Amino acid sequence: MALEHAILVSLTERAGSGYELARRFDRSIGYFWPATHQQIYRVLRRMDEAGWVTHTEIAQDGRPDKKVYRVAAAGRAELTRWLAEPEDPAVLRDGLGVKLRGASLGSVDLVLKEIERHRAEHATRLEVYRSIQKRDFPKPSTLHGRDLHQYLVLRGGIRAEESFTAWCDEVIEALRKDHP
Amino acid sequence: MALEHAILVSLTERAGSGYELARRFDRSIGYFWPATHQQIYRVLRRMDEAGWVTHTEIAQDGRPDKKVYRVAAAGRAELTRWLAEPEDPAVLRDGLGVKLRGASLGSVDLVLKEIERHRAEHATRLEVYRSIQKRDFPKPSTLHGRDLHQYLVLRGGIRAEESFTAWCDEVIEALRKDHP
DNA sequence: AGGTGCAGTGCAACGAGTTGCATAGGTACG
DNA sequence: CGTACCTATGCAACTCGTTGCACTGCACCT
Repeated sequence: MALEHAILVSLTERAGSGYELARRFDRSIGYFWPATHQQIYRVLRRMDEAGWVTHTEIAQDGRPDKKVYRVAAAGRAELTRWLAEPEDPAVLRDGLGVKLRGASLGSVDLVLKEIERHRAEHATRLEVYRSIQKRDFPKPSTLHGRDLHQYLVLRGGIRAEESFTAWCDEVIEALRKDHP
Repeated sequence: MALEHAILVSLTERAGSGYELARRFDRSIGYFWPATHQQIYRVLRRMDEAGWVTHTEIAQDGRPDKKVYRVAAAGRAELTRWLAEPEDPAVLRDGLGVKLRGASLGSVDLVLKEIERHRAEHATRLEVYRSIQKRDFPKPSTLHGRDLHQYLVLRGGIRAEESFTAWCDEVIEALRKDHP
């Protein structure tokens, strides 16, 4: 169980509706913990029933009503409990590796194209992260506490994308040499 | 759908039983596509029913009977079909990032210890990969075809672990400075 | 004599994530 | 005027992955 905790972290920073949370996941926390609105709604209801969060219905005009969720005492307690608990290391699960491993059973050329495509997508993501870094953390050495933590998480995303694109380059070069 | 394909790749390299496949996944292909024996048995049965693989029951003495699976024509066709198909980019989903982001809501010290623990685990995995590289691919520049592909996949694992441990070091240093 | 580990297959239940769809009013575009 | 997109919530069905357990029999250690 961890989507619960990702939502609790996000809601602690700022209260919000399920829809708003889904947007936030799309833009920031979801780079490291993706979630769809379906999952979020379901988990919010579960946490509401468990008393981890409370909600207030807000009528809006011109727009559908919304339920704004706030973290309750039990939710804060659960969050600190979870933060102190050991976490299983994340597993890497990448179909591209399987494809590369099986490349000689199909068309090496097509697999090469596929890797180029992935490289481009990850390079784009990398650019997004870098522009966030420039905009939100122009002077990293001055950061403290929560801001520092957020910056470090972003650094993780940047490093992961850098490393992935560098790997793609290595693969592309090696495949081109081997397969003229 | 991709466990199917990971199994097909592995079975194409060499026929084997569900148990043997589970061992292989533990040792090599599973570094990039983890699977338990339960998943493997289930998928093998499904693929058998679909005609993608065939099995032969082998009686052994001193040991339980086993079913050795081989890729059938339909399985080979499916594999080449899948290899030519575009693959969704893998998503990164790491609870450690969420924890770091929420660190200030609990004990920063405990999160720091957690990151040190993860660093150690990933450093161990990195050592495993490096020793595989030394043992199986001592001269990378001479590799071609399937061997080259396998080597490049391993390189991906090495790069990912290097990058992750370097990130941990950056985080540990920054947290220590910020939180004496 | 009893416990642990390995080889081998499998069931049952659960939890998490995905996908398609439904509803509903507002705005913006051609 | 129709179409498409945004806000906002939600159901239903499905697949995928995890966990715990069951049964068999040999080998090894204490």
